[in-house]
Amino acid sequence: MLKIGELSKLAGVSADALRLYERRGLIKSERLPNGYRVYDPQIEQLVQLIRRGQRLGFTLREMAGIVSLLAEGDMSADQTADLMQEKISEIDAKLAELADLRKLLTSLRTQACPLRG
Amino acid sequence: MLKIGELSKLAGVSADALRLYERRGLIKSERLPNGYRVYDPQIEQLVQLIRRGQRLGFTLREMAGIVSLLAEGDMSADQTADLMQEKISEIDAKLAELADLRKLLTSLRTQACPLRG
DNA sequence: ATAACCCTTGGACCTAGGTCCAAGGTCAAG
DNA sequence: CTTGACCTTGGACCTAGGTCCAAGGGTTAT
Repeated sequence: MLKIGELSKLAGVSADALRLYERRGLIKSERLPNGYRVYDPQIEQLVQLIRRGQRLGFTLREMAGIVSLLAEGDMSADQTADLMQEKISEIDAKLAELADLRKLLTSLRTQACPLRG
Repeated sequence: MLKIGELSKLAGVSADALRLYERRGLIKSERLPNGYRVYDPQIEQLVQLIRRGQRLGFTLREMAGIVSLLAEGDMSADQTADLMQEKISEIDAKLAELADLRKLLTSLRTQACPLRG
């Protein structure tokens, strides 16, 4: 079990940010008798997932949704699988938009620009 | 030439947001003798581009960088082409991360979850 | 027991990206 | 010449996602 400073260093995220994620319901901690937060080492992966999502334009609220899906044990339950599929579809939409944006920039890289002005 | 309310409706962006984009240097306007802003109809495409970028996790500052590249006439100039390539690389990195995230969610959709807890 | 370093909470403050006035100018219609 | 729909600026305020104290307690070593 890691204390918050240890998790902070491992995950490359400030302790303040970790406490914020907890208040927003993205991660959980247990407490030592003295009140200190402690975390399962696995949680580092979860924190990395949250950061990745943020870099890709998902809000903490959205990532909380994804994370809660991951926290459900029975992925095969129809409802949960449906929600997961919904998140995957959102990602596919982003992938498509990003590909479009890339195409636009690529096509402009070596030619005259239609938005010049 | 469109007044701000017209552009706002066409582009689906509030007039307040358009004025903000102008202050941040993403778009430009000319002024009528009475002080009203007017825009070339082409600017709607630019505004759409900005919104698309934002949805994908680019900040206004980042989009200002991309937009200024688009505004350069000579895309084939080495420096400009280099900068454009840099933006394309950033997009490729996002595409890869997004694909990873999708894969993770897909693999979890119908199986036990390693982050359960 | 004192230093040094970790942890707690609460609250102030920050940037980004907006929204929402208020006070006032412009303009077309009746 | 007033009404209504538009436009201007400035400033207050909002959420998100943090950072940065301050005040205090815990732990360890000396």
